[in-house]
Amino acid sequence: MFKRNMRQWMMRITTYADRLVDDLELLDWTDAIKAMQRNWIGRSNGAKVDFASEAGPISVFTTRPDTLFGASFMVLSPEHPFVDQLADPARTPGIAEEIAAYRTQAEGKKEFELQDDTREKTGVFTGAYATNPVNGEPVPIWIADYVLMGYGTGAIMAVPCGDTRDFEFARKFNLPIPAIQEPPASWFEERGLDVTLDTRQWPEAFVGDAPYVNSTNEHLQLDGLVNKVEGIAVMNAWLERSGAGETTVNYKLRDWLFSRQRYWGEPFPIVYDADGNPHSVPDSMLPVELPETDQFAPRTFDADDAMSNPESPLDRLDDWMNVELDLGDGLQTYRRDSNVMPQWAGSCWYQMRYIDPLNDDRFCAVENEEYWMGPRTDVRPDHPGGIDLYVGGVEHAVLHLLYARFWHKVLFDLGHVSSVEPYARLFNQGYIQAYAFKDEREIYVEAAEVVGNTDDGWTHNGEPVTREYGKMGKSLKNAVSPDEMYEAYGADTLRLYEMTGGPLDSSRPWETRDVVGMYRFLQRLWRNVIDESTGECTVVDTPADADTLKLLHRTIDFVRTEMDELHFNTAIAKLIELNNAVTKLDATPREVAEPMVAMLAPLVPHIAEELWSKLGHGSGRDDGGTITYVDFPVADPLLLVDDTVELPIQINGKVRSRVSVATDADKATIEAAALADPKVIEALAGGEPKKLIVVPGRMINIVV
RNA sequence: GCCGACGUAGCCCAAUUGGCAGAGGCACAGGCUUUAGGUGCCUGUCAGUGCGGGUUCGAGUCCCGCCGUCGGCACCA
Repeated sequence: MFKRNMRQWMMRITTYADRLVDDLELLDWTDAIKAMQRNWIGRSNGAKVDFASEAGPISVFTTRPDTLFGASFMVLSPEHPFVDQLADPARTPGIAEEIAAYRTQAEGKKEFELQDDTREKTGVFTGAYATNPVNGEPVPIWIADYVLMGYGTGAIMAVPCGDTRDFEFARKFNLPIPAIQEPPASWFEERGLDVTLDTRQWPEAFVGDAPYVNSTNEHLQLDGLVNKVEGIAVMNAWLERSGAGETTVNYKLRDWLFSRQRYWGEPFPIVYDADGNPHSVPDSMLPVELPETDQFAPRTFDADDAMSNPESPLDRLDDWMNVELDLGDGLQTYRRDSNVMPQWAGSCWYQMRYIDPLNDDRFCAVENEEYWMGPRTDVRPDHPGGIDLYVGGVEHAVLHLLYARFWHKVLFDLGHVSSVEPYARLFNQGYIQAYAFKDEREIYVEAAEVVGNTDDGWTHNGEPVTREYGKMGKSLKNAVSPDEMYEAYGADTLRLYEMTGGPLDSSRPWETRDVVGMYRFLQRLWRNVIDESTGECTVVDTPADADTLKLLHRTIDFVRTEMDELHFNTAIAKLIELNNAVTKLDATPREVAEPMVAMLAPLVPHIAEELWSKLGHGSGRDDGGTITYVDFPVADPLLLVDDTVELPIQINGKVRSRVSVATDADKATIEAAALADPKVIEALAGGEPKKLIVVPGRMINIVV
């Protein structure tokens, strides 16, 4: 395997970094996902500082310009473009070879090794020095793989007294560690030291706020300041004044590599002329479609042939690759771009195609986008627009969801959409997980074949196994096929089981034995409406009794609210409660059965549709009988209130008695009722309560 | 290391957002139905807010400190 530089398409998502961070405020997304996106974009405020060197000024990015006086060496990433110029073999014999060797071993490191921050620091001194702009001191320039070319400028000013990594590096290579802050006495105490500015005694770097020392020259003074906010402000002002640097914002987010060297994907609408200059193909030739082929594999090369050029599957299809066009300079032969776009190219905007799927001219008509996705300023003034609700897995937190937001903003800037964001509300459903089991060789065994329990342990074919927990899948051998559940219980039971186990956004273990509970519920529901032996509908047209009617309307009220909030688990629990109550009746009144079935329709559409039909509403679309378009029931507010309410009476915060009062009773009435309670009289023993708290409709608390 | 979520009964989970700890399901026990079986029906039991402080008349809920689990990022200057 070898690395190779390639010419590829990039999307300049970094120019949208600020808007992608700031507009998160407009979104009805969870804080967790917003935090992940902020973290991924990684905006940090700091300063760019130039250190003069023989290869030219070396720019560094730092969030702590206030520590510039402590910058006693510099570290460049091994791939930094200045390295070869700085490493002068005339000054340091053999340096070029040493650096080449270091680069090779750094490149060879696996990614997980590079990310392991406990790994011992390594590096090479280039032999060159730069100048610290704040004090004119020469500082040695090193290269080390703990500085990443992909972040900031690929070079850092090392402040070993105040940065853990720089401290470790200085210790390893015996570099001086000048102190520029005096840590508080407590810092030394915790480390069993006397207060000292002799950093040779420090066990680690001091990171934080402390009074500055050795941080003054004729132009600026940090000594005397005690916090970094002030220190940074003073230093930044000097950097701008002196021209040695400037304040800047840095991002972790990189530009988006948009080319793939494979067959499947949208081809780029780009052709190259004989001189290799790119041209976009004329609109009349859009869209550029993939050519037919039966050769999808990339070309393979001799493993040692480091000079070979990669070839994408499209490259060799010359009939397609070469195209005769008149782009204004007469008919000429052009060669197509042989890259294709990544899968995100489609997932960034597929949702807009749904709102105008037959449109041949545009991805969707302007008015369709405005109707379905335009900003809902009636909901809130800063509503960004976008689709109302997007349900998906949290695994898309930073790639799909960030790319789609970027893409949408580009379309907005180009005037193609009226919404600034694609997904106004995002909901991440949890995963159904399952236990997985490993044998003594640490190999996963089929979870379905494991027997045992938590107390006695678990075995597989008689061998002891250990239990883990994770996403269902082939690798953990713990998947439960939905087909089996469907075969055994039907789709409605499976749906209900998945929705009722807990909140939609929480992950939880699959428990096959629990599924039967929902199956029983649906059977009870069926029997409440249908005679099992005859198949006839058994509901009666006599009115429901008062209690049942109240329960029905409370259920309607509750389920409506909970469905809106996507709290399917609690909605289902309430519907089971209602059904259980109906089961106890001699016959099911139609005025209860119909709204109950209507409420269940979104949750268990198949059995609900069947019951609706059996209730006499025709048999489906043709005679208008489908339940799909039946309005969700609405609760009668008059049936939601009771005449009387039983309130708990607490004495010193513990429930000691109860009292029934009229629902609309005022405080004084409730107070009088509570004080007349025998238990209260006994507790007061003739005295006055120290305090009496009455919360109408809730409770009474008496402090004695 | 940083960021985020979470911790309630044997298990999965509720709790009107500071107000009676228990809605629902599973499991368990007893009974019923059935030729039989349970993927049928009825009745019922037990016990719990991770730990330590604080605020409050009142804390599962708010605050502080620990412990633990899960997820994301990570030598990010």
